[in-house]
Amino acid sequence: MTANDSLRRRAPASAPAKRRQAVSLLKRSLILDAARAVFESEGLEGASLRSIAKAAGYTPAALYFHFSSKEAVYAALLAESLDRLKAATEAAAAGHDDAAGAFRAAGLAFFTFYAENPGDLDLGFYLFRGGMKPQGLGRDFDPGLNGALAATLAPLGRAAGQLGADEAAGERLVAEFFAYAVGVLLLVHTRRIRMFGQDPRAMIERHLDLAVSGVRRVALG
Amino acid sequence: MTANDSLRRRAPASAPAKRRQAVSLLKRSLILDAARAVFESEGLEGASLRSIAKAAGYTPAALYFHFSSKEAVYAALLAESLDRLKAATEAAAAGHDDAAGAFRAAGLAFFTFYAENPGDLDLGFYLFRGGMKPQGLGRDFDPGLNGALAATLAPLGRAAGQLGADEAAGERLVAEFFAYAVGVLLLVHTRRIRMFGQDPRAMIERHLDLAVSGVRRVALG
DNA sequence: CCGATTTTTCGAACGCCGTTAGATTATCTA
DNA sequence: TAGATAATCTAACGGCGTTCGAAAAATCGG
Repeated sequence: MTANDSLRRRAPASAPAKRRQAVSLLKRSLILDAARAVFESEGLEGASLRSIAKAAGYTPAALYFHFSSKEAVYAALLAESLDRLKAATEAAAAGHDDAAGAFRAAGLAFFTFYAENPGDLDLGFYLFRGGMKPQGLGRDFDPGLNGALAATLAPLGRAAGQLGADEAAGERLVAEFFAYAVGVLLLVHTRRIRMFGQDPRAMIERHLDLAVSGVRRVALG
Repeated sequence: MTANDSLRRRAPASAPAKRRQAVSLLKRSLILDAARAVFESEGLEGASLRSIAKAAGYTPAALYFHFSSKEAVYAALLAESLDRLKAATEAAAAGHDDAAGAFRAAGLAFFTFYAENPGDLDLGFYLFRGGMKPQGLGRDFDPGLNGALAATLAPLGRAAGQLGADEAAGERLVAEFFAYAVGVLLLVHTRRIRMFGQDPRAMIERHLDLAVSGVRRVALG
């Protein structure tokens, strides 16, 4: 049981108790900051729980008071990353009052977020694909993270609906975009994109344009 | 220096020397068989060089006579996997004399190969994305493996050309397909596809159909 | 067939890793 | 201030990939 588990289930929370909780959450977030710093300098693969602990000024074992595992540290970072991504896609869609523009903008924002923040992409791939061992997130993921991921794509689904797509078609459009974006990003991420001499952003934009015009063709007859 | 390195650079190769080389290659492939068996029973993530060695009847250190690293073992398996995949896409394309049919068949064969052989997909993702540490394949891949990967897609490029696409358009079509297939396969692989309620094979077929009709539209006017 | 040489394997260790158990210190409560 | 609880530490476990140097097995020249 980690610190915040126990804090969460403490009932009335007197004023000093609240203060204690705040301190604990602060320490938790300082550990996450240290982890981010280690990721930045060593890369996600080169990071270890021990290196994160050292960067945070802790002994390795101390991290287990705040997180139940190394994976939980990563999951917390991913959750925060997905929140930022959701904000980006929401903001992009909000900047357009035409559905087609909103769809394209949200999709492009999704791609751009990861193109410009390879660290977040690392994190996403790491947990998203089951890179981690036993009963980890990999094999059945965290429902909350799954939901957070879906939320980042919600603006696309909404825009598809406004474009005239029914629910099934909207889901299909979102799935197609997501799969394609993941593929392109993986190619970029692994430097394999140069095998094909393509501009990844142009690939994404083309996909979005085709998706929009495809919906229009169906919706308008 | 591994065994086959040294054998390769031995000059005239007398008859007994050839025999020695053959024996060495056999041992090498027995180790690879053991690795495959371990992957099958433990999964690629659960496998360790030590477990592979044990399965092959070796001490861990002995593997370093035949392979320069664990990664080299994986790379050898991936090379063989890519050869089989290439055979699959080539055969699929060869079964059609119309370019559209060949393009679709090769693409579908690519997808089907990995859908039906998740172990090969594991391997591909593992080395393809830089899952491995230091100066490994991950960060700059093996040129041979890169070429072998490209070769698996060659039938698609050829068919695109026969469809009337110029070279740039052909490369773009191949890149688009590959990115999309990778994305869909990753979704399947990580069981994330059910988030979207889509049939992955249908997604691929739809993409291939749209790609073909897109080329046709351009080529025919 | 034997001794020398080379190829192949092993035993032991190194320095990492994530994680756990139990003792220990800091912090708050009463 | 005494006791409880929260937070951290020390030490260890078993595992990992890898390396080193010695042993064993196979091969070769005489």
